[in-house]
Amino acid sequence: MASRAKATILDIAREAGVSKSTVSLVLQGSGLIRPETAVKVRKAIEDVGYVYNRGAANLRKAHSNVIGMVINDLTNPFFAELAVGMERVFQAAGIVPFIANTAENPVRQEEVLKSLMEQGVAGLIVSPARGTTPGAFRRIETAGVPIVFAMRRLPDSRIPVIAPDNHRGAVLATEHLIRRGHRRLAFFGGSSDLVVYHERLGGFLEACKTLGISASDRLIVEGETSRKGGMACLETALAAAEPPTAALCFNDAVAFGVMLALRRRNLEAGVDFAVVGFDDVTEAEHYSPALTSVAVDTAGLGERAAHVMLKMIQSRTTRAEDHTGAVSLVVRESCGPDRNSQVGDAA
Amino acid sequence: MASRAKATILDIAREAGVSKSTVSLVLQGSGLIRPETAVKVRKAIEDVGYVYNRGAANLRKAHSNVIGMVINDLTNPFFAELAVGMERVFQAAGIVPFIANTAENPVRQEEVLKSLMEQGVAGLIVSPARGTTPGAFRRIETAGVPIVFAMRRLPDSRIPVIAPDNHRGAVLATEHLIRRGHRRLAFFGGSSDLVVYHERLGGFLEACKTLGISASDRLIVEGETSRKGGMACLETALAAAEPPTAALCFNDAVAFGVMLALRRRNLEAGVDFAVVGFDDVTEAEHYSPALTSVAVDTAGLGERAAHVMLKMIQSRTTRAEDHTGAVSLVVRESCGPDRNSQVGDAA
DNA sequence: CGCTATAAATGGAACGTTCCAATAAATCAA
DNA sequence: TTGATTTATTGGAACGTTCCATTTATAGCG
Repeated sequence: MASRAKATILDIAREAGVSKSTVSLVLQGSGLIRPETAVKVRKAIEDVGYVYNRGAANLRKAHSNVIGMVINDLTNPFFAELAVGMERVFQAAGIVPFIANTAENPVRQEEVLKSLMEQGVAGLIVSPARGTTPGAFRRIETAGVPIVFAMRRLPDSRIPVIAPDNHRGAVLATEHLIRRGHRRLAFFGGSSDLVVYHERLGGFLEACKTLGISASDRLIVEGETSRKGGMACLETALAAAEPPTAALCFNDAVAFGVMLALRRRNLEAGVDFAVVGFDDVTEAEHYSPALTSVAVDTAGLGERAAHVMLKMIQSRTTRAEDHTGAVSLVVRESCGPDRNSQVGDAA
Repeated sequence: MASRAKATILDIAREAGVSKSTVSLVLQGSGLIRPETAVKVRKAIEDVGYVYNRGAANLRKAHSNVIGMVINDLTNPFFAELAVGMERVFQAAGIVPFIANTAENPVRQEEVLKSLMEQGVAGLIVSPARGTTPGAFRRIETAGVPIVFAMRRLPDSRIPVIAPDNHRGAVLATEHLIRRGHRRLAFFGGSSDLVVYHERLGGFLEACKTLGISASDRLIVEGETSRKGGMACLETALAAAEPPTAALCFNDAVAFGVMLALRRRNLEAGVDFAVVGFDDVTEAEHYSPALTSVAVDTAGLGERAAHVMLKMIQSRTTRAEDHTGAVSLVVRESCGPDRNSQVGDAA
């Protein structure tokens, strides 16, 4: 149907008997064109199977409409939800974001960012990979392309961050465990090369201090932020001289791992050991036992990040305010009933 | 540091005291350039903070190196795994694929495809949204851009498909249930607007027929392919006059929903009701009880799809052979022990 | 030396758009 | 009618790259 060489606006112009400028105007929906002419042109466009060449257009316009989303781990449903939240906003604005995965690999991230920049993105929303070097975004900053960090931040950067209130979430969760009567607590998973880790751990420590849990009664086990990592954490903890009876996990994936390891030892989460997760992914509710977790409104943060980005592009600035999202503790089954009252109930 | 207007190849040429052509050659790693000259140019590139303009280049080259991956549901870990498999291959080939999500919405899919085409993609790997109209890809086909379908196919298209052997997987799973002693079987979830549905249901029906399960002993409940859909399916089934004792689910998400609904009724999967899933996502293994499921090697199919795409681009063809991936049944806990022998064991 | 062969570097046209300035056509005022 | 105003349309230059055809420099050979 269509000829081998791809059609351009010149072909359309010839077909419709107008000039290329007219075609261009029609393409942009300009009101300067007489309606009948526009119809004629649109018909020609249809006939020749024309596809718009955005690359050529950007050469002149200097302002593209593509936005890149750089995600550190697409297989983690948490980040997938984040991406979906952003997409909702961008869709409404009529722009299609391109998602790229870095698989938590800084080198891959570098490639991905380079490629996106070469493609001429108007802005970048990034959840940086673990181990990202401080200067990784300098090039992009000096190029004047707006960036927003989502969920994660870099040690000392000026790039705006949209993230949940990790500190407060950890405080909430830890207080809950202590009120349930636990006196020997652990913090499982994560590693100190992540700023988020310090925020969450900081909340844990603060709550411990406030509610009188001594340093000797706290156990901190670093580990991979995955199910596997969670399993390892539990093993380490149970091998301790005086093992903890409850743990706040760095995220839900770690918590799921902990619960799995408990089951393998014929222990039950919520009965023999209390576990609280972080992020409240959709699975948390559907797990058995259902996981108590800190809800961070992932999709909402994604939407917020997208809005901030849109505003930055519109106002041609590279600066914006940080946004800290509210968190809440969703209590389910995985930390069991109140231990204080349970003492009397026990056989 | 960098000037406001973005640097071009001409700026570099001036900076390095060579011609733009030389810079272009260096950028492409041509061996025609004297090493010292190349070094000089590369330094200039670094100094001015140059970013390559791929759009301008494609204007001449007519062959871009971007590949689009269009995924119907990113929040389903199954598709995320697929995407990751593809990425592995593309990364090795030094190209960055852009992922776009259609959220199972044909209209959105249309937008996404249009945008990708305008961006000048070299090829498209698509897992089409449910309800995609037959002609949705005609434009792209006539434009000569290679397409590969992954996991899903369209009713009567000539586009190559990389998908698991759905029919065989369903046969395997159904036979397993029947051999365990189940005589009243159900097929849960999915809907007939999906070709995959017919393939899987077809395998189920064939195994039933072969092993002597009469039509009156089979129950087919269509439903959303999600946890929620699975829950609804179970409720419908248990309300029947003679409810089934086992179900093959359209996919793992449905199976998880069924297990959740069982738990809410204080029934236990594998004891009171047998459930088998499809896809074998990573969670299947970690569920409680662990889910028996048909493994389809998701990431492997992703890699295969990527390879096929690479070959199509390289050989400038728009045709390729279909590929049907091997499947296997992974038996875990969710369909319980053998019912035939269990009869004697029962209290 | 001159001549050819090879290596290295270069100028210019082309790619498909946008947008400004200019033109052409239609309408209006007097 | 004429000139001014508005409405539609158009040609041409520019965007940043590639690549062909040339030019210039370097070396090889008798």
